Amino acid sequence: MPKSELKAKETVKRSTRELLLDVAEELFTDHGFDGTSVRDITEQAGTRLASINYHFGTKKSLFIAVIMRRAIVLCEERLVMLRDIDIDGIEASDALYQLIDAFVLPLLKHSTKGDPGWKNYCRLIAQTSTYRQAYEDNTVREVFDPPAYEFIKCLKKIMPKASDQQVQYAFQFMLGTTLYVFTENLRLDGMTEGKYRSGDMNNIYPSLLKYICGGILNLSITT
Amino acid sequence: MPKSELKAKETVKRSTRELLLDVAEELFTDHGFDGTSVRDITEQAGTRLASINYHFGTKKSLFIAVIMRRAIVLCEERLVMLRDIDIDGIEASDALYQLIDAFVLPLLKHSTKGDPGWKNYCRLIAQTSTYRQAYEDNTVREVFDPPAYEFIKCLKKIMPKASDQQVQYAFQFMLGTTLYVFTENLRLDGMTEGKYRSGDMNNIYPSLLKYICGGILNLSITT
DNA sequence: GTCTATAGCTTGATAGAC
DNA sequence: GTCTATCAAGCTATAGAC
Repeated sequence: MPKSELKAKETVKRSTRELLLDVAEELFTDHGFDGTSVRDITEQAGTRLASINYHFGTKKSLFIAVIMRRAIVLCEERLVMLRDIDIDGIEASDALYQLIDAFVLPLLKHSTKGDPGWKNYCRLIAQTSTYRQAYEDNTVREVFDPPAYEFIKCLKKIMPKASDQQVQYAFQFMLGTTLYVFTENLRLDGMTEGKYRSGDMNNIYPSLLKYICGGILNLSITT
Repeated sequence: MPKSELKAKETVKRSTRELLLDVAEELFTDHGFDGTSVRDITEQAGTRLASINYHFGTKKSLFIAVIMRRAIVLCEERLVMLRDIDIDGIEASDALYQLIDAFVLPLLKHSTKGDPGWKNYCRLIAQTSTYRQAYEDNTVREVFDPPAYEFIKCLKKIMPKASDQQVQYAFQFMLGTTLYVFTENLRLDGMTEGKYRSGDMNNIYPSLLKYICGGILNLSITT
């Protein structure tokens, strides 16, 4: 077999490890961790039952691997955008808007780029965030918390008069609104009989940003 | 055995059915539907394995029963508060504030009144909302949707200039922010090392309302 | 790195006595 | 309405050949 053919085959065929991650990502998203068996995963992936234990050890480790794979990418993109904000050079409300954009836009970009893997991933971390179990894992915290601290630090600079508590709450509210939207839970679809869709991210996005922005601004006003 | 003694015993001992609902509510909240076995439930309830199938038929039916039991109460309380708003007699921003209060306060009241059952229930419906499966059940939709339509109708009266889409989005954002907060997912606790707590609802509540109010107001402003 | 085979256990649900 | 006993199927994980 000539070299070129070998290379072509490599490009086409994903490694078993990556394949398992993709399939697990999809099934965990649609049926949850406990609602997905390793058999479901290996059958859909066309591999044997033992492949998961060989590549990941346990089912739990596979789940963590799924979460971690794209987390590093996502967090890095958020930080790059956050650092690009010229806090001192612009108005506070503009800076706030850009901060929220730095937090949410990376999610939007991946969710709408056509890669079903990323779409599933966004829904997965959004769902997972509502369960206490997931956040109890230290590996996951070590990836998601440091960027979060950067956002909070930046929020404090933008709203110097706001109390520590208000800033902490503001971050959690931003997080909550964002993650709920990215679950794409079909509630909007059901209630409007398909007139509007929870999966229509590009259309929802501008409204989402205005909502979060207005919410945080109102939070820092003492009345 | 005299009548009075019988009555006393009835008051103390919950029916097996109610007991199973309470235990299931707690375990479904902490471990999810698929993470909870009927054995887990019956063992903690001190009943036999067959009791669940006798009283509810299937595990799935038990889950629906758990969701429905308090849903009717919650929805009715929301509607009572909503109807009490004097839309035409007050300013739009005040009316909006009262509308949000009508949506969230019933949750807060039950969540903080000391009944662990209600506390679990609030967390459960918040978690469940991020899964597509749950909303697919018609029984659940028939309870939660009609009150939601009432809120949307009222939102439109308060914000007559806002488009239908903006109002629909506004409702979803309110829903998302609220439900995320009521998951009490411990993220705030972890990030602030216990300085602030996601379970401290009474303290979070005023900020939550200001945030949602500011968000929706900003949404209806065209810039 | 992939395969078969299987251990050891848990699952939801039911049949039938009381 | 509650009990025991049990079924049939599913589960995660591993051992060992190739």
